[in-house]
Amino acid sequence: MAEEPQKLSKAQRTKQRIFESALFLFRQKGFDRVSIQQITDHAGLAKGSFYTYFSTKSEIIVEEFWKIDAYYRSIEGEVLKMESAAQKLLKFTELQLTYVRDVIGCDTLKVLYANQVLQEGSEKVITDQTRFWHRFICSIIEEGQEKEEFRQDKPAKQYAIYFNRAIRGLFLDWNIASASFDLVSEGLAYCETALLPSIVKA
Amino acid sequence: MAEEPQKLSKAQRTKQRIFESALFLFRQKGFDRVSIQQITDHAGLAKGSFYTYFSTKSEIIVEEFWKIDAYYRSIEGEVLKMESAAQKLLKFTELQLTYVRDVIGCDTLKVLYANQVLQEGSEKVITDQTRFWHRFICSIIEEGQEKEEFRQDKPAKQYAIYFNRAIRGLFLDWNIASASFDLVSEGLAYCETALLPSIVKA
DNA sequence: TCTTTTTTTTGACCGCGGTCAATTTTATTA
DNA sequence: TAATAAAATTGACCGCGGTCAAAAAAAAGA
Repeated sequence: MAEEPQKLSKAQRTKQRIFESALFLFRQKGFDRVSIQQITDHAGLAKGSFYTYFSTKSEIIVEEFWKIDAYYRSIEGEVLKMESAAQKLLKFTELQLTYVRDVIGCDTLKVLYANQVLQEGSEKVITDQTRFWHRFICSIIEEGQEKEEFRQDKPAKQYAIYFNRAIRGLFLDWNIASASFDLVSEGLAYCETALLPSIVKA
Repeated sequence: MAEEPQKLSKAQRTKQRIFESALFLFRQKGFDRVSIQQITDHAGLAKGSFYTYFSTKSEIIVEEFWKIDAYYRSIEGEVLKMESAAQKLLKFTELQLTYVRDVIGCDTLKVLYANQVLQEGSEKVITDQTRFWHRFICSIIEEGQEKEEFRQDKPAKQYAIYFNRAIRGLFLDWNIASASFDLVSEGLAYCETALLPSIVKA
């Protein structure tokens, strides 16, 4: 019982060391300019040990993305303050886009997207429907349907999938353009003009 | 004058040989399982020669994507047969999705998308607004606006960008899901439910 | 406690992508 | 045609990602 967390902790701390060394070096030199050898050197391990904990360099980025739900949880209150469901969706999107632009950044997002497309085994962190932010959007749409503010042609879950998919299109374009347009202002216009009118009742 | 095409042709034919060897081997073994050494071996050249014509393996896939406009030109007539502008957009989308699903395939599309995201220098073949298919969609939307079938809140060009962006979101999801849903039927439902209502006049 | 089993760590090894100075081939000019 | 300039081709070379059998460390069982 008591040794379970202890048993793991030795290995877990090694993993943590690799993880932190990697993030430190990524920030310092950029993802592409950091080799796995450099990560393990910095962590005081042999290169082979990296592969006990991660199957590829980009998995470290993926790992970090699982933690983002914490941010979305922290903004839940601010989003729910808004009047209409449409405004809630817009507010959520604004905060999401701002966070990605200012905290995550384009280079990291590129690595994530490339990983999700290419790595067959990798967990699908950006399309996973069990994540908080997906369920949150789903509940906003549900509420909008109940209030008869939103269309009811399809279940809320379906609209949520479509909405997130279209937002991924935006992130993709931002990646491809190497952040040469402003994610937040462009994204809000896109959302208002091309996404919301399909959900909001005519 | 007469030697211009001749001067290029020697080198051009070498490039062509590399290009065809690559595509042949990709089809035979899959993109990932083909090395540049194997490509140049098959073409009867040294490895270094590959880099005279392509800067990376995935550029061969990009190169092929510039040719797809020919397909879109070939379906122009069939699309324009449709009554309304909305139906034209749907028809175009149906044909596009079918082509990507049946001719291009998911593995190749993955390579293209990863390339477009990661390779800074690479030409942006999937977001280029001068390409025929983009101009085609733009003209359909213009027509819809003129007929007062579509909203006129934004210029047709803007709607075209948004529409294509949302479709890229679909392709991205298809990549991430490794083609585990049907691109055509899922894509048409997405288009009808989540994209068209934002363009069509209320 | 000592022995056995399991987990973690290691670093030599392999083939690959990509570079580049040197060489060969092709084009140009006089 | 011969001399010169430019372009294409070569393959040795480097560091990297990734593998794996062997060694070391930790855990479990007696």
